[in-house]
Amino acid sequence: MKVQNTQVQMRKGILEFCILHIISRGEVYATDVIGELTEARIVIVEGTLYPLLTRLRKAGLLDYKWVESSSGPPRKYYKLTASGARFLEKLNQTWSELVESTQMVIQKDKNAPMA
Amino acid sequence: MKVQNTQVQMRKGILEFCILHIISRGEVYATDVIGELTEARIVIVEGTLYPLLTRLRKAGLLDYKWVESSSGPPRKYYKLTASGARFLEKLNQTWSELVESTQMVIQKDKNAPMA
DNA sequence: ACAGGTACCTTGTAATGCAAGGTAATATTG
DNA sequence: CAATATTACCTTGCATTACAAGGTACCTGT
Repeated sequence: MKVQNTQVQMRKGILEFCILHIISRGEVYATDVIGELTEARIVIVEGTLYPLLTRLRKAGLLDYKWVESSSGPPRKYYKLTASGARFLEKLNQTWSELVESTQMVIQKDKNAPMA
Repeated sequence: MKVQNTQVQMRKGILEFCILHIISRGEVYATDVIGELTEARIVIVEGTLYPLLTRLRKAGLLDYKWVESSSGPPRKYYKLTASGARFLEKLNQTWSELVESTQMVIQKDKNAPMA
């Protein structure tokens, strides 16, 4: 059993949350997204990102437009739809609760009188 | 697309981490584990827990012994093996890094001069 | 025209939480 | 004692998503 396996499982769901956040801050294209994630030390590959973006678009959470690039092929710029923004709010809460719950479990022995 | 789906995905990997933590604090049987998770507002079902415990045991991270119960059928008490404890240390780090990375992404607009 | 760089895309696989159904041991009740 | 209730453990199939690997397409520079 490999730690990497568990890490991959931990990332599931979290990537969607992070990506929606990045896009909520302004229109970006895929390579921007990968760059921002990498900056935060979340390294993902295109084979993960593109199907994810496609899922979100098909679910109506994202919209996109083509923009010509001055240094290569055209780029697809994504933005959140209104329902995408609402969805992200809910994920904010979901994430906060999960982190809080996990902290409760892993910190329990360090706060003995908590019962 | 449902928030619940994303929540389920977010839980993947994290449950394994939490369960190893609970067991690291002393021998417990399955219903204890469910109780502690529920207390932390992580509600899981047996169909999740038993295959997970089986996987961890098969991977050599857990051992168990049967203990007669005074109020029902016998119980299977689990404990961490030495490699289980080492594995959990690594997961501690993995989780911390993931939380930190996620915070970096979702807090970026709130710390504008961070670039 | 060709090569290189950049951007987007797809498919199959591995892994795990959930849902649903089940077996088995022990205690309690009639 | 037999039947029922409670408790504990187990299994299987499904849905979902990150990864790995391979691919197409557009633009720029030589």
